[in-house]
Amino acid sequence: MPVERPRPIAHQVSDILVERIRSEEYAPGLRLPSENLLAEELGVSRATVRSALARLAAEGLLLRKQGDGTYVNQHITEVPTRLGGIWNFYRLIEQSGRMPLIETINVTARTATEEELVELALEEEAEVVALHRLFLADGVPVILARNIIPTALLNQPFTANEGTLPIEQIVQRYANKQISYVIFDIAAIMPDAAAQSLLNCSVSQPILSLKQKFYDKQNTPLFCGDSVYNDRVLGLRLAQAWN
Amino acid sequence: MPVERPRPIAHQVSDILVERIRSEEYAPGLRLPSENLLAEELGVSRATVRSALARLAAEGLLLRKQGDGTYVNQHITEVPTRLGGIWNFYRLIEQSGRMPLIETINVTARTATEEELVELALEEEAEVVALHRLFLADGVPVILARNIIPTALLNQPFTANEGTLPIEQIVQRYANKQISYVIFDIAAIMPDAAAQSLLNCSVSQPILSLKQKFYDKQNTPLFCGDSVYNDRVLGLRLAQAWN
DNA sequence: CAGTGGTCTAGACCACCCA
DNA sequence: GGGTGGTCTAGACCACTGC
Repeated sequence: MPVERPRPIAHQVSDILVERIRSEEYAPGLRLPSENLLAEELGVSRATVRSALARLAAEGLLLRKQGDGTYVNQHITEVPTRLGGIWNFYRLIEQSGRMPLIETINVTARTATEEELVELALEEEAEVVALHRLFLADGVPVILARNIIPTALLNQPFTANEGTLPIEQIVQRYANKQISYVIFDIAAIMPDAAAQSLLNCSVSQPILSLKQKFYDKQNTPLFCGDSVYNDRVLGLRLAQAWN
Repeated sequence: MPVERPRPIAHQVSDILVERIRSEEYAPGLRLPSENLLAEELGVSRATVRSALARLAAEGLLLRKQGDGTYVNQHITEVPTRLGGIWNFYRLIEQSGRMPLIETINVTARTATEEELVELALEEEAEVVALHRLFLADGVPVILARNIIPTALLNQPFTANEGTLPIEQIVQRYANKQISYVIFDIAAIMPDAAAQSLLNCSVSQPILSLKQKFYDKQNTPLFCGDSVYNDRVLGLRLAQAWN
């Protein structure tokens, strides 16, 4: 059982900077204090400050100009989605400035389909839990998330009440597993009947499909997702630095 | 005029590691030498090696386990798209292991539309160049890219012959500008007539739309793009590390 | 326990930008 | 020229893993 480690200093520095940007102490378009000043003020090394700044610059929140300084990106307020949030729907909605809410549609235990057996590297006749959830932003349905979790992974029964947790917390709590990385496919599809009614979209309106496969540190597939994303309600907008 | 700087050592180390992984000197699923060994072998500091490893781990190419070692991700071969390549279509196709080819459909000079004026922060009646290009992967059309570039940005006339360069090189050469970051929207749409015929897709088949806005270091919009991406031909598949 | 990756420091040199 | 960010080094301490 790993001990609870304190949040790394570099992350704390990121948090502080984000908070200062959010509160407009560092206003859009303006220049931040230099790396040396920040290091001195916060009592950390310049390398640590740089690590924090690099993260925020990669997300497009900051612009760094050699020989000049680090600036708050004034266009970033238009960008709801931080990179790395694409597959974490709760954070995705939260970062867009809206109130996320998760509704459990249903939780079904059944044997895995052929496709799921291959996908999740399971043995024949394996049991899975199908978790259907609806993500709402400010009360408006945005994403219909369908997750398939092998029953063998869970060390305690899973109840519908717990469906409102972010998926990584569910896996943490019920399977004691950490997500290491995700592979996901983005495609354009026509919504099926369930998606149409739950997301309140029309039959002729194309919509985004996000298929995800989550792995742990041991590089074994944990579970997968097949979600439908209504990009009309919450734009899938990303910022990305060149380098 | 900036001098030509040598590629940073950390990037060179990344390149070496990627090459060793590609050549299966570091085979899928196997463990890499430790950071200290790599640092010693390559004659660089551990911090530099770590910087290179971190990049590859963020892309999902490597898996790092504290107290254990760094492993080659065996599932990563399924992932054509490296993060950061979404908006660079040439690299995107290249990284998928296919042969990229750019065909210029047409190059048109005209006055900007109302929408473009706002989008690119231009003055009334401003001239723009509309650059329509088709990206092919192994000869198959994948992406129809439509870029709008303000004429004022270009310091020499633009000819259709040059249309086969990656967009950042066009901007570099004709406007002497560096792209700093990009904001892009991903949406599902039905292809218009041009996209249907050029991408050879059917009227009932939804398709991905990628709208991009490119900024320079001064945080001024350089140009924008409105592209159509046939995800049936080249899957938009990404890998992303958890942290 | 030894070795691994995770974190952090202090210091150095450089290219670049602006005044 | 003076300050900025970009890069790199050497060394330290830690938590974690596997033996």
